Amino acid sequence: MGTSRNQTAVTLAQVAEAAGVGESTVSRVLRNHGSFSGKTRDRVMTAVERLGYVPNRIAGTLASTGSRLVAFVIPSLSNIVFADVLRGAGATLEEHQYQAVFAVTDYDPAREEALVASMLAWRPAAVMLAGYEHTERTIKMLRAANCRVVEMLDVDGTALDLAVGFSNRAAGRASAEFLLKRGYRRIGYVGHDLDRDTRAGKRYSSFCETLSANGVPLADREIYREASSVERGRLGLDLLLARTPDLDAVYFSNDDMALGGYFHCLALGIVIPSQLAIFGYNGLDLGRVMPQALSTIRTPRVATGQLAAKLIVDNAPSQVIDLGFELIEGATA
Amino acid sequence: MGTSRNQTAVTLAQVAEAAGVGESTVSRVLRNHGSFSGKTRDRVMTAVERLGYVPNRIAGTLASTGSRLVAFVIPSLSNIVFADVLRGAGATLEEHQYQAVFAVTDYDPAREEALVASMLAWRPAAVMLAGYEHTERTIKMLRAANCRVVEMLDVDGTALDLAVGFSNRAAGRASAEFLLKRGYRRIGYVGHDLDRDTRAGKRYSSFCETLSANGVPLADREIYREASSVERGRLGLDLLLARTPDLDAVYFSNDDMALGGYFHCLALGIVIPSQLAIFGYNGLDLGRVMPQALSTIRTPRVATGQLAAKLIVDNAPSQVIDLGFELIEGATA
DNA sequence: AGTTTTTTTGGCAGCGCTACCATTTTATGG
DNA sequence: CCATAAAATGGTAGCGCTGCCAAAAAAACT
Repeated sequence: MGTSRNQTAVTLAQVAEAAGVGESTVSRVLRNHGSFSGKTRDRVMTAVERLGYVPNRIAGTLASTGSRLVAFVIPSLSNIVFADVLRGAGATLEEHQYQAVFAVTDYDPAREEALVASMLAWRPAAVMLAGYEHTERTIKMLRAANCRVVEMLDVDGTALDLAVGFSNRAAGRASAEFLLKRGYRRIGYVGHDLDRDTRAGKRYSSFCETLSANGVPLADREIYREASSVERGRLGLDLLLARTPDLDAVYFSNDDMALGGYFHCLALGIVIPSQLAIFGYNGLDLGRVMPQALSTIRTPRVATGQLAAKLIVDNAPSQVIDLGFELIEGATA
Repeated sequence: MGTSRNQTAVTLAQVAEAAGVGESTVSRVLRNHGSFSGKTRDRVMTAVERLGYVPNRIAGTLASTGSRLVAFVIPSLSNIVFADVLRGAGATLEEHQYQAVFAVTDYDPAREEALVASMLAWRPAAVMLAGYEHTERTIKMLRAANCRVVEMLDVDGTALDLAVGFSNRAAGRASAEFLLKRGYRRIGYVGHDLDRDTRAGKRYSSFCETLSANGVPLADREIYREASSVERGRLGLDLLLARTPDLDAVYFSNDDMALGGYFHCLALGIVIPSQLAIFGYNGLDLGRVMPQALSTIRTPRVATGQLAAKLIVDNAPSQVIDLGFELIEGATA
């Protein structure tokens, strides 16, 4: 048991007692809110220091109106996308004394529902979600809750309140148009669970539609019902090429998958891009330092987090903000 | 403003009123604690459903003794290591109705200090940190706080309370011994900020000591004072080889850096491992699907998170648990 | 010195819940 | 049928703060 647990913590009342002032005075000094004299502040701070007082935010939040908690309910932590969003939001929130709380859904809408319910019990100032696809009950709860909602990383749909992101449909289309422009005609797709990662699903369907509209339907595809990974990308490309060897380009559901595909080509001596072109999504930093820069779409993930946080601390009115994306031509397609 | 904010939320008292029972009865039913009849439960649940009641955990936590918050104060979210740890801990904590809260230090001890202080204000059941290196005041606060402390990902030092991880010194030594055993004699190092990432620092110094003890001192090194990244790994190797072209092996501070080095070799046609061997640290999944499997050390990151969480929910006595690591021979060294 | 204004301060009622205790109701047993 | 145990229920005092209001002290004017 090592440390001294079970002792009751120092309270504001004890600090007030020790400093010889009233409780509300201590509260005012600590929050630097309202007025108090310099010597009072010194006496309070001395007592705080001496007793090692740490304010209890649970009590503080209960007593005051609105909390300063922001609840993130995200699909995954392994996916760098969400880590980037959190990182972007972190700084702004911290600056404004907000506290981030999070839970991971594993791309499961039912889990999202349960986690949102659980999060709302903390009476957060805002709930930050990925995308627009939620269960009916999730939407109902969020509407009923007295808090802001930010749907991040997508703008193709109807927002509950605030939304910050970019168009996955447009990204899918841009990817297809790029490959067509470059002259590829036998195009395949390697992806991960589209039912769950609905943003990847939107890119995929938009990609296919664009190809079809240009008279070049998708030649073949290999889709795993699992989370994306470098490993799945490599395996996927292997299976795809075994079935359809004459492909001249492959669109991957994201850069991780594409990296797997790239490794596969290296291992088998498939020359990129002359023999096979590779295109990803996300624009991870590592794409830039690959022997051949990865052709992909860079998404403003950190900026999404930053802006989402900013909208919350500024209590901005409901709106949808499209941050766009950037197509990186690279050397693999 | 879109949604219906500013309405006051339904309270337990209102549910009690609506169900025609006492407040404590509602509380008991909702927490499934204490005794109540079946028909009372039904009436309560009906009222809860009808009013859309969501319990207020802020109030609940304040009223009850210990909280069910677990505070993670981690160096980075971009580094997959910490995402893995969080993922491991997440499931267990959720199962036991604990809520994870987190903050990111950017490997800065001063920021860690500030964030720990801020976290303690939430009166968490436990604070989860990376490693043993903390400021004096951080340690003092944690000792004074009435909560458990878990130091993760390291076991080389003295634990405050609980510790779960593996020995970075042993990992550094094992890496050096492996390279020596394979016959490499001109060994270099490419790393990132060792002052801040003290675990990487421990691996490095232990690596060097082992080399020296075997009469093969480190030939050269290239250290960035920044966070690790694939990009830095590639640049680092470039600089290192420009200065010391006759190296036969390079030890990287982690797999991301090593991947950068690998890319560099591919780009320049440096044959691995005959011309240059590469060794990493972490054992990321992608290392397995590289054209040549990366030689590295696999660390039990998810397991660390799982066990850390389990110790907390079980209220285990103070102890240090070494989960060990696994050296993966791979094909790059 | 007496007013008026401004600044500083303390008291205390909640915030919404849980924990404890007292009370009522129901079941058990001789 | 009454005594006794067990189960179910309600009342209420806090948990540690904040926010409001009134009171006291200090400053600024006549």
